[in-house]
Amino acid sequence: MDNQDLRRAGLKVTLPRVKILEILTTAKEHHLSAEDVYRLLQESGEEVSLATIYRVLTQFEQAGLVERHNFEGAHAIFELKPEKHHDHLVCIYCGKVEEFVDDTIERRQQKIAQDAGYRMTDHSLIIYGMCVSCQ
Amino acid sequence: MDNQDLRRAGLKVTLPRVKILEILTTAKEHHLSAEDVYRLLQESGEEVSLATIYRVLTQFEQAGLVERHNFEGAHAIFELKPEKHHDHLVCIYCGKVEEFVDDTIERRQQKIAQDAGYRMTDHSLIIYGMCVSCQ
DNA sequence: CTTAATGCAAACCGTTTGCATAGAT
DNA sequence: ATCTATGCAAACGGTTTGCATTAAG
Repeated sequence: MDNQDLRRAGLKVTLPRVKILEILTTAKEHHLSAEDVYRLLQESGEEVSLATIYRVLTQFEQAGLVERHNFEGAHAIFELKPEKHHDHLVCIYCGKVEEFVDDTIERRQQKIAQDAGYRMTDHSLIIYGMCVSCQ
Repeated sequence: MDNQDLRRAGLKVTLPRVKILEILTTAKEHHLSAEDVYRLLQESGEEVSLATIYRVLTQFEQAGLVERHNFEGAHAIFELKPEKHHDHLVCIYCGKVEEFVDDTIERRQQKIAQDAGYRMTDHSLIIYGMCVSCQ
């Protein structure tokens, strides 16, 4: 995920965009809120305004580079778009996010949408619970 | 779902609470935003402030009478807590919400949480798509 | 009579936007 | 030189809250 991806997406290669992409690529936790990105950038010595972070993340989303999730709570969570789709396990105590894939569920979903006459465009499956370390 | 349920939940039986419960019980569409409830109440000749609607819906949620959903978009959607759990199909064009149940998926979810060492407290599965009439 | 519930208006918080300036090509 | 991206601060929309008033038990 580099500057080429930006150009390919029709986006000028600007410092904020490069830095944000860098954070998304390299941060330990790769499920981040806009604020998280803002804070991480600051910590790495870059000053990018929140407004720009929101704008850039939205552009990245539209360009298909990033996914936006609406987990519980107020703020959105962003992650680099993974090559293979996955769903999420979210710890309601510490907020940790884990990923999983389940083909059976994927297939059932397709079938459910189909049976209901829907053309499925997307889906969101989130399992909430208490993670090992929080129990 | 009546005044007894309110008492049982430890809530005083007030006019706003009774009316809101009534809307939730009788409205054709039973997936409603706070604004929807507000509007429906007005149409039925009752004047209840939005602040109260939010407070009451939150109390109902805590009392286990109501479920709150975070579908796409800004505002929350509320529905009377169904006796049997179900998930949702949401039309991204008209906003229509349909319900479904799939035991296979339910079982897989349990297993996934278990395998990850999570104690599952809840889950949310939303299929987004275009409904029959919007296609 | 006591305590909790309501309405109002202001606060809140995450997110978006208008506008003047800075930066990429 | 042109045109887009950025920062700032103000606006926004859904939701929450403090406080004085009203209603339930």
